[in-house]
Amino acid sequence: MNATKPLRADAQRNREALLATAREVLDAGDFFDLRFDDFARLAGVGTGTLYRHFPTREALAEAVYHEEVATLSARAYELRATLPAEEALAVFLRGVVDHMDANQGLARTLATLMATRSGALAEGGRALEQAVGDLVAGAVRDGVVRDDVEGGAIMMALHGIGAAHDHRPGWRAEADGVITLLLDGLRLPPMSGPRGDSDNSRLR
Amino acid sequence: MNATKPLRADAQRNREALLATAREVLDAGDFFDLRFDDFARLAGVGTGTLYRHFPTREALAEAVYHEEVATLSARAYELRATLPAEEALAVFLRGVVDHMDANQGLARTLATLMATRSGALAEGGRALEQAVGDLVAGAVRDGVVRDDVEGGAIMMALHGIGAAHDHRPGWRAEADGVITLLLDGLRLPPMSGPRGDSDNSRLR
DNA sequence: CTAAAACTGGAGATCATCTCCACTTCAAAA
DNA sequence: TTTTGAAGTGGAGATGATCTCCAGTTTTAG
Repeated sequence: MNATKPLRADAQRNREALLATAREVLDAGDFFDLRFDDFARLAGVGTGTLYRHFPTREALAEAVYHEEVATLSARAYELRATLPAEEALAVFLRGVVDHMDANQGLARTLATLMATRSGALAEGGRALEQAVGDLVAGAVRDGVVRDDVEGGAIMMALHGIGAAHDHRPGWRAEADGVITLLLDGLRLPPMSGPRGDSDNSRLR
Repeated sequence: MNATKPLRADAQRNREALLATAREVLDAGDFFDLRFDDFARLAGVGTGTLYRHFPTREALAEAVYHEEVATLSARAYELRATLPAEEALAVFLRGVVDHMDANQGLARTLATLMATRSGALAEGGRALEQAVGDLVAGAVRDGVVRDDVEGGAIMMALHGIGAAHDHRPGWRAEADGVITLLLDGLRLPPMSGPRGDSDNSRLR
């Protein structure tokens, strides 16, 4: 997958140290308050090394986030194989919320990556989005879910949930509420007729 | 409402100039790339003045955002008085998306304020949330909308939409998708039985 | 008109970010 | 094992943005 670089032994060791420290600091919630240079010292490497491995703070966050996302994506495919499509989607989404709740880092990282104007979350985000997309596609194929929404819509909502994480007292309940709305909105009741979309003419 | 300060004549004038410039730069999309000091010069005031009025970049963004939000909230109450509750909510939410689409500034500001760890969006955010809450409450009272979701859930989703604004090519379609899911998820079909909530036991 | 209070503005202190390069370590070839 | 050069290291210091401080100016009350 990342056979792009052989990477020397000491380099690998340093990279690992950096990642380990990053994860630690991220979970402690100090990630965005810590000077980037001090961060290098904390991991026991020089600033130059830090910057070579991770050019920006966001790159570092993304690297950690990548692992999280891999775990999450793996779970998605596992669920997809085990449960009926609609239930798999439901369990997965609620699982993401659980994960954010248990592990502050992920939520906060998601939020920051989202707010960053560079497309920093490219790789990791792509993977998660693909997992969600596949789950939705499966449910659509089973005919239990509408086919006129994009997986991206769900991603947006997830990002919103992550971004709100440490700003709202009732976060958990509200997050669950969003998921409930999404799932119920997604469910396809056997009603036909016009979808009532794109009638914004009245506005503006 | 803000009778907290009489505020001297020249101070008022400077504050206004700052706000006007901020709005301009914000709409141009350069807000977060511009040096804060240069920003003061651009508005024709000294840095000291800038910092006295708005201690941080976020405070300035929040002040502008405040006006936006006031407009939006006003529309909410107008709709509330004109249309049946459920339709008012629908039109309002789609209107917010329209507004974000037309006016880049709002979306980006929302995103950043959200990511900021200080509760910077306190005032403005509160107002918007209240407007949404009232619309939902009205619809619930009319019996056309479920009563087990908090308005906060919708706020979270809106923030997600705003945060994603200039990162996604298909933003508009996806944003509309989120709104559609929310509205359909909100609609109360006359079905009873267990709500199927909080069965996360299978996870972890 | 006078004086106290409120406000201004920009020079410069402060501090995080990031570059640069002389030195060290690694691992492949002999 | 020794040699060799490619890969990697680390930290001193340049850079540049942020924010403070206060002497001077403007406003308003008396």
